Amino acid sequence: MDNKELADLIFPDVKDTSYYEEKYMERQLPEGAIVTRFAPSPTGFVHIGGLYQAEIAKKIAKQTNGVFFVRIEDTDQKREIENGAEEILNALKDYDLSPDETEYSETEVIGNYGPYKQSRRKEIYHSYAKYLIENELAYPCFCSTDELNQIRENQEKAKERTGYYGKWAKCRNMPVKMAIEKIKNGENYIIRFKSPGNPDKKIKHRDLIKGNIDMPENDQDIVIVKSDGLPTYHFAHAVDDHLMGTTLVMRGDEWLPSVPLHLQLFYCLGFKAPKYAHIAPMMKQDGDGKRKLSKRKDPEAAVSYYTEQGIPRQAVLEYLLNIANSNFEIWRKQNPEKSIDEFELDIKKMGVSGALFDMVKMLDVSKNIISKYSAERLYNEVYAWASIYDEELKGMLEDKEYGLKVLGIERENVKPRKDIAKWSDVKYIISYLYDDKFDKNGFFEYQKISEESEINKIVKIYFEKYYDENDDKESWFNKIKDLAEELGYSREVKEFKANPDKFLGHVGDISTVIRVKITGRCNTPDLYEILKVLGKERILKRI
RNA sequence: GGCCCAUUGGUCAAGCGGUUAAGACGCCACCCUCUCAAGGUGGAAUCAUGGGUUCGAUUCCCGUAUGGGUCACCA
Repeated sequence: MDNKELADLIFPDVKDTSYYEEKYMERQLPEGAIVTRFAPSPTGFVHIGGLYQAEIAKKIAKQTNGVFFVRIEDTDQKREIENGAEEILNALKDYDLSPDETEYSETEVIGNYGPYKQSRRKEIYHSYAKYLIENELAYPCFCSTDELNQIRENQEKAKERTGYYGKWAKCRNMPVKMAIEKIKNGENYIIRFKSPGNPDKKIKHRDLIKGNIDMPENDQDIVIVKSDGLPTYHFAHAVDDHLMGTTLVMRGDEWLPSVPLHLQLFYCLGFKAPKYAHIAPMMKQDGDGKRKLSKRKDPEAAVSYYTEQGIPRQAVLEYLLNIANSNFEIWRKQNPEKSIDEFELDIKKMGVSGALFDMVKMLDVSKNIISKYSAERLYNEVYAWASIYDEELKGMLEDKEYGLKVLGIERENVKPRKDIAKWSDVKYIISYLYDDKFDKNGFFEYQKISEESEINKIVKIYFEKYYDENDDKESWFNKIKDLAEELGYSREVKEFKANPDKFLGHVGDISTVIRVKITGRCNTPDLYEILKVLGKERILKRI
């Protein structure tokens, strides 16, 4: 009964674990349903890797008719940032990854397994910690930081494994009476797990992504309740994922080494352990080596970066999905119109080591997605983005009718234009279609034809004799050919190539002159469409 | 250092004992074309390394090298 006395002394007012076991009943879910979660810390930064994990976790839950919930892991008050949780939840919402269960505030809780914020579950952890103490599976530890450092130093000197375990664990076998006395004397302490493990034995872990792994049993008496009364990650993980009915824990693979500990915790607590899938992180090339995408060094590590750049959410999600299952792009090619929700993600096909993040590839994905947008949709997206990030562009787009024409060039047809990869590309791409942005005296590269007199002649004759704003595309182009012929250029490029000496140049050269004169650029989309968008009056002002 | 994990072209990767070693991005060439973005065709480019096992290894086993992760009252 000594342990009981100790437990009561430490946690006098907590409910029995049976209370929680009854309160949080096992979930009634269809056969094969998987319960997943995303469990971020509210540090005020939403990492692209977090979005990746959330996307996968939600997808797995959805495709098995399971549940996806978000739990805020705010047990480290030092790192917590105000509104951190809110930012994460907002980002998930933006990306259409809202959980089935979570809490937006103390009063706004969705789901029956809350609170979904660890700082509000303190008494639950205490209940289970008390249970462990009663059963001699946990104990108070009075070691100070200095003592702990001293232990480590001694271990290093003796070339032994570091940590609090076995013979090094000073408080592990302290007589209960002494512990009670110390507590009554007001000495500081934390609660440690009393590990029953033997590192000479191996445990077998079957990870859904990493496969079969053998690891030594854990024998570290890790702390489970910190001096502020809050649990450590390990303990909270076991208690929460048990009570919340998590079936599959998907998390970063930096957690892989603590699987033996976690399994042991589940076992000692009398819980059924979940399955695990440890996800490889997104990497970045750094000199000769690679490293995880870093919050500090890499702007593209932040989800906000994609919003700022104006990379469509769908593109980010598809690129990420492609990293998860590289057969996604084959599926996409076969099902160009389907929603990504219809793609069946296979956890087993996920890469076991981290992939280098490839921005070029993501922009390619994005380019293809944007090319399928209607002018209306494109307009709305770009306008919404510009409203926040680019005032000048917003101003340009205020005239929606015109904006739709501009953005509609070579769009909504069988072979739509693929020149926009992100909204921040748009301004440059369309600027010459706005009179106040069009730079008449800018540097023009007329390419082959460079004599001013020839240029002026071409432009003059074209607009005086040939240009008719009512022409359809075919007659429009025929007239350009007529002009070419009249001035001694070939009607077809091939003709010129066959007999370069017979001509001054070819139609392409002629249309380039007109193009540069009107747009200030030698590369643009279809000239005919551009002339249509500009209209006769404005065109004539430009020559 | 201990313990784990990984290693197929520049990048993401398919492969799961016998293949001309898929596909995508990027790159190059050509074609198409009024320029560009595209699109089409083709091309260069990969199994880290040494031993086994086997009739046969990219594939299985062991060693080596390299890379990554982890060893907190952070998650």
